[in-house]
Amino acid sequence: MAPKRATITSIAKHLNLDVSTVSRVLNGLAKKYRISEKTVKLVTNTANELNYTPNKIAKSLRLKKTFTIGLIVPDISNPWFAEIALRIEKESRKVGYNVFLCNSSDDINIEKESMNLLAEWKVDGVIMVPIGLEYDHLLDFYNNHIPLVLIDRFFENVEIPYVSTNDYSGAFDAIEHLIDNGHKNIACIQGVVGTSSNTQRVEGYENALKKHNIPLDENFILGDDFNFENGYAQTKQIIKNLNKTNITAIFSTSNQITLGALKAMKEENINIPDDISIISFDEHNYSDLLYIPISTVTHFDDNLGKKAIELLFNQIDNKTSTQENILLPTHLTKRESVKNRLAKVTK
Amino acid sequence: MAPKRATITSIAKHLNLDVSTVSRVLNGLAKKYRISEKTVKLVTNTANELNYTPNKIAKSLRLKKTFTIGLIVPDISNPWFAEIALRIEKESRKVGYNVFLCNSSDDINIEKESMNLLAEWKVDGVIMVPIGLEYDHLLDFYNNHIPLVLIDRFFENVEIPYVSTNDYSGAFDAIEHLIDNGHKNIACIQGVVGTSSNTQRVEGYENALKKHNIPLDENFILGDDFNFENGYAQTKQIIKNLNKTNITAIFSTSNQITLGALKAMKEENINIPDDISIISFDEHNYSDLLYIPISTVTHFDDNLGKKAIELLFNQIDNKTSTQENILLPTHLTKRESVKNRLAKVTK
DNA sequence: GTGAAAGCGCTAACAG
DNA sequence: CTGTTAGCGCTTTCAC
Repeated sequence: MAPKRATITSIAKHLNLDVSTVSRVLNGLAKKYRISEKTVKLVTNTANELNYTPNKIAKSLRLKKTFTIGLIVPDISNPWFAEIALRIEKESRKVGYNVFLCNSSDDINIEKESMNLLAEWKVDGVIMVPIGLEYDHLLDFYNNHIPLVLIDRFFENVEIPYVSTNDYSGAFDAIEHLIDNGHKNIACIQGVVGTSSNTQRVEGYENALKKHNIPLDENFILGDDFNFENGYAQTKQIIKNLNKTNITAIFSTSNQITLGALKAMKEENINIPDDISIISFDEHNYSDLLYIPISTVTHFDDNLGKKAIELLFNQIDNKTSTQENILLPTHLTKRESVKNRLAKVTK
Repeated sequence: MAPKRATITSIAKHLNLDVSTVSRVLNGLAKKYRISEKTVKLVTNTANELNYTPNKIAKSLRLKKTFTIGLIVPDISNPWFAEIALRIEKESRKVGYNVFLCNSSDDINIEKESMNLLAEWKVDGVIMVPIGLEYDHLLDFYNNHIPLVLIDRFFENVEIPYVSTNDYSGAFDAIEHLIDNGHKNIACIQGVVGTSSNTQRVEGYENALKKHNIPLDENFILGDDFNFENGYAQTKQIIKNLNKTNITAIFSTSNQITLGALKAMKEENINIPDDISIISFDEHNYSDLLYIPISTVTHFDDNLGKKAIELLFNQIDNKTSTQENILLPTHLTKRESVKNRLAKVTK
């Protein structure tokens, strides 16, 4: 906090006016209160001279409104969450809001602590990517009338508004694409079990198999984290058991898993897509620059941030409390990481 | 802001105590003021029952200290800045500070606006990656006693503390590696002209050439942005003029430039490293998974965030005002994107 | 057209 | 051991 900056009071004293007058002028209420041109000029000029900086802390206390929102993400260094943060910050700025950033590090205690902190800061609302395994604390907040919107991960059958992407159909499409290309033994490297993103993606995987009458082998669903290490480890495992399982394709539920998988396959001299095909959730600007251009499920939508802010302000402004959940569409981008096994046969 | 939550006053009334007593108990000053066990229990219990949430806004106003810091970055969706944000958030949390996130979008007006905002919020200090072309507004703040630390980009000969990496020697090493492998016609795709990162990297490039008596061709220094598009466009240009310039290697000053360059070379069927070698600033977990494993200058250091926070708190706590600037070391990671042209000759 | 005064929730100096 | 009081900087109702 900077030392002895000019305040509304110091300006008032300086000019032998009342603080209320100064306040009105500085808030652009001059004509509403019919304050004389002269005073207005005087006030604005000295405010500039004295390098006056309004004190939002004081204002917030008085107004019982802070014009801030809280943003909690599991890991801001994950490009996907950073992308979300960018959108939220920009949209907030547009409506004159500032954002408090909290990184939960995928630790439920930090998530809870962060929510408390944000409550203590009296933020007007919070947008968060929850860790996604527990929601009682979120419900507490929501029911305590702290406007809340979940983004990316959410909870089914829990009354907290969210905006996310249609993970289910994205996964379904990906698997169907694999099946269309003659794959039957498809492994699925999953992320954090219990999160909506994972559940939906795995369900998409399972139902696509079902639709095409391919029996589900539970052992083909591997792993428990969206990170690089999990992708690497599970892929090593898959390669090891290749002659037992006859797996011909991997469905990766995240970009980081894919990177880990690529590393493992490279080390083991597995050829993509000839030995193993791979299709991955998450698109990046390097997706087609990897050693094999990866077919992906793209699910970024410019509306993600906008919609989240929209839902949040609906709550803040006490508008339609009609719970509105939003699921944005996905898109399949086909590249070279999926082999057409049917073509081979026909030829 | 949530409606009518319990306050220190409401608790006091409820218990027929004075607010000061409640305040003391809730701030853990019970024994210092020798408050009876009974009252302590009473207070803490009812605080819990009433779901009391301390109001940091009020506290800040009273204390003239907010326990918040501001963080401004040009683009939070850039993995490098996100990495920085992560470090800053974590370190801040450790010392009980919260962070306001601002994204300047590489727009100097937004940067200025953000600094004003942060000043209005009376943050205790700000850490920022400045856009890097202007610094008068930063100096204003710094001289106005708002603790400030620059990170990544900085200004030489300007008295604002910074922590960054040794871009100069990183570039120098990279170019020397190229030269050692027999390259003489080396293009440099630069980033934003005028930023310290760029200036240092280009100087490293120039001086390495000089040291090895390779004449500098100004036309070999191309571009003006750290982004993908610049990398793509300049590389297209380089390829077009290849038979005039006989360029055999590209020094890319950023990861995004490299990605753009890779895309261009792929499109034009340029073989890396046989036709053109490339060495790049910035290391990522996909650097060796690209279609050609890229030799890079790694410059992330876990200390970056810690040091920045340290410098900031030195200012906040009015400790050693001795301007301390920190330049973290870089490291060269050799992979397969640089061809040894000497070996070819000898064989 | 401008001023007086109360109060947002909290802390801390002073008093007892 | 606990209470009284002033005040952080601001907005806003009411008064003149």
